Amino acid sequence: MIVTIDFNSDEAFYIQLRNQIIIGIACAKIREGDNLPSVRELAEDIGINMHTVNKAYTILKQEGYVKLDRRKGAVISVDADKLKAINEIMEDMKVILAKAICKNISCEEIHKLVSNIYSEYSPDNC
Amino acid sequence: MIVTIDFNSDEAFYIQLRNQIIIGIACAKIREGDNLPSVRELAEDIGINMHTVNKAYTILKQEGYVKLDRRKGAVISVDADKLKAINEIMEDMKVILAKAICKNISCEEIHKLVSNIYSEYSPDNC
DNA sequence: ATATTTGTTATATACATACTATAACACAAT
DNA sequence: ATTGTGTTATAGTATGTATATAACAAATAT
Repeated sequence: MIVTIDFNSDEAFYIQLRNQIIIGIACAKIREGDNLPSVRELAEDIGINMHTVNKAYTILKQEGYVKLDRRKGAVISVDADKLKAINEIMEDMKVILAKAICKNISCEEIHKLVSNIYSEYSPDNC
Repeated sequence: MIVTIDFNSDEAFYIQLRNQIIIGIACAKIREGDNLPSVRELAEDIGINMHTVNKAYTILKQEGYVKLDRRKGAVISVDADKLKAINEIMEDMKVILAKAICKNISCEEIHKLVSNIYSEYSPDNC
């Protein structure tokens, strides 16, 4: 599991971290029970401040992807509150799909796109 | 076409505006050639500053949803650069679908969700 | 026992972004 | 001439992001 920061991106560091870790879990590069590097270690590795990593971990905890343990550090533990997740995803999707409709992208095209991304995330492919 | 601001949201006002206008176009509540209220008028209506509305309009122009005309104001004009739009949507989708996979939401469930939102945006339903 | 490593909390600083407030400008319509 | 467009400029405040140091409590390792 390699995490990198794009220092030129307009996306906040802690958001970049959060996203990459979520993608890592989706790809099964990191699995239930695995632990992430400590905030200090990861911060050192990628060259950013400890508090920025801590912010990412805290958000991942709030969103139900990890549990923070004083002994082991941050441990992957996905709470599968599916209903809550679906509602959140629906909200995110609304704006994206409105954009798609404006740009004349059909529902079928989105279906294909979704399927492609799903298979990209298959453990075989990453 | 009614635009409202959630003053308690953590989303920036100009992003809220942008999103609502994109959704308005998707729903055909506002159509190609229609013009949005002037920055001053809309700002007055919803109780925010002129420059914030201007920022939303400028972004909508950059993203290819409106053209700004000194005479008519902001006129809906969607440039359908489909390829560019698809690439952008793919990027947005990657994180959302990673999230979905983590939360055990299947590809089929996402397909249904997408179809539902598409039909919600049908002019009949809004 | 002591030292080390965890997450956690506190304070302070620097910088960028978001929002507001006034003001003025160029251009077109009335 | 006056009014209404978008546009630009400047300034101020508030919030968010990222950094730097420092310290704490709890668990582990030596």
